[in-house]
Amino acid sequence: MWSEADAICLGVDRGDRVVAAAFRRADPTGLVELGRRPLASGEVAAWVGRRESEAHAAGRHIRWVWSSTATWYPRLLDAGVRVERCTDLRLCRAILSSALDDALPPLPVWDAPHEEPAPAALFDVVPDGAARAEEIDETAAEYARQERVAVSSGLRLLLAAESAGSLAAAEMTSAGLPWNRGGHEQILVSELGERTAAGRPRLIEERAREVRAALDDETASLDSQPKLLRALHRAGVAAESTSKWELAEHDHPAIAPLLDYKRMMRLYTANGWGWLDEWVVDGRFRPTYVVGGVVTGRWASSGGGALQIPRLLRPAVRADPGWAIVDADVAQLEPRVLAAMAHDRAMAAAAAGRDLYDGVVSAGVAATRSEAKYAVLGALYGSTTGDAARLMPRLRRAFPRAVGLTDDAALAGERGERVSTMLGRTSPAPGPRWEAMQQRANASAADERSARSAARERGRFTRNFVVQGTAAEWALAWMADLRTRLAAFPPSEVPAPRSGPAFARRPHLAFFLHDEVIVHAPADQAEAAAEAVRESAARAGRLLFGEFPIDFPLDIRIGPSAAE
DNA sequence: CGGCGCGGCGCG
DNA sequence: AAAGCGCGCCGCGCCG
Repeated sequence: MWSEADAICLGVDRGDRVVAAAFRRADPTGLVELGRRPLASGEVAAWVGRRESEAHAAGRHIRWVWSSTATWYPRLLDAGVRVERCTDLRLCRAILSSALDDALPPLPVWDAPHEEPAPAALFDVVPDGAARAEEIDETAAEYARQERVAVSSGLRLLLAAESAGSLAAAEMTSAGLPWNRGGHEQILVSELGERTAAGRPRLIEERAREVRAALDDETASLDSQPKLLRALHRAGVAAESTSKWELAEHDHPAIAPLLDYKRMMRLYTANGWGWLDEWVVDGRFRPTYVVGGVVTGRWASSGGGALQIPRLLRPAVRADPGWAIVDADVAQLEPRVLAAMAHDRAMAAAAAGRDLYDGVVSAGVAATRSEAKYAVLGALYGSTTGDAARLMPRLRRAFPRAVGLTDDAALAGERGERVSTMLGRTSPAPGPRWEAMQQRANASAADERSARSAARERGRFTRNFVVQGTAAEWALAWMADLRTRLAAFPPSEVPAPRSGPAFARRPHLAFFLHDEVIVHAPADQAEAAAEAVRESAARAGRLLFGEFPIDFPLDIRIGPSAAE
């Protein structure tokens, strides 16, 4: 039975025992259940690992179907078991309910996000009702419902990519990003000074004293926005806010040390010694990724600020002895995605080669690279003022299809319509408050202005949604292909001492940030891993855009650390 | 005391 | 100069 299964559902029975159900996908009849088997406590991970290796040896793949990867997979990884494919029913349901609005009945069990790892007990000792994974019957039924409604090839690809992403996310948390505490501390000390016994680091205290002296106000509060603003006003600085952009425009001796103070405080509070103590354990930073956490399909993160690590700290990302960091990011991902999805050959030609913005300059749209960049970003974000807006007519003449696509998405959003990405992830419908505001538009001039402003705001969102969301799909496809390629590498002689057992001997994904991946690789396999990164990027481009001539050039750095 | 909104700023 | 999209986290200050 198990050797014929294409998919195996995992759920629990009434006694919180794990149950596996085997399925086969037969074309005319759909999904056929082949049978079930309860798994004894403590045997789950080993049993899954055995099915996975048998399938692998037979040249087949099993799709593991479960309520949520975040619930089930960490325990398997803890036990050293990696799986190749899965279906994350919660993530897939979120996509399907939005895309096919009445196709799936609302079911609270499946609609609520649930991101807690399963209790360890589920995988060893059966507790008294402590485990809360989903019932096997409910899991199997939901799987069948989703299989029935997900018929378009784009959506099926998206569901597979989203689920593969959920595996990659759990694997990256398990493997961890190699993080050198000493290197991080060195950066902190050189930027902030040594930690003092009583309170903040030396240079922060020093800078605070300079600011207060320049303001001639020994008690000025620098950390409270309203108090600081009043102190600035008393000193003759007529700033309306304390943001660094505005402060930089004022001329006063307190400004320079104040900006430096703010910069240092940011580093100290967000990524200082406290962050190190909390988030770097045993030489690894293990962030929690929230797959599909952004409506566009981008990932979010929770805890540790994984997606906001300052560039300044990149040198602290350091490979284990005998290993290397392969750090790859895509140059101008979003405009390339736009050119391809709009089938804009002129823009694709400008994108050919390394730098898209240089290409836009060559196309005669802008005089300088930075001007070109702001013009293109203006099309993606919906600039209405400044240089970007001024350049828009020329950009539209040069790249009518690309700019037309973003304009159409904006107009659809302004009308209250929904838009969708290349593979079919749909933007949320406007809320009742937005609709009501549009209804009120002719009540008064003020109502009309606010309706118009809300409509424009939504237009900017939908404009960006189609591009940001499709770029997220490209990145998922890139990562999904890459994790499979890396898993096929031969095991290395040199283990990475602190990576989870499933990854300690092969190059593996260690970090992901929208358009960047970091691979931790045995040093002698680093070049081959970098080549895999390139091949996967090319493959992702073909998967989404077929033979349309668009390339996705990568900046790849190989070295002992992720320093620039 | 904890929860929440805000200003501010890090990342893409 | 910052703008126009998407996030998470910090400290502050207010509220219950």
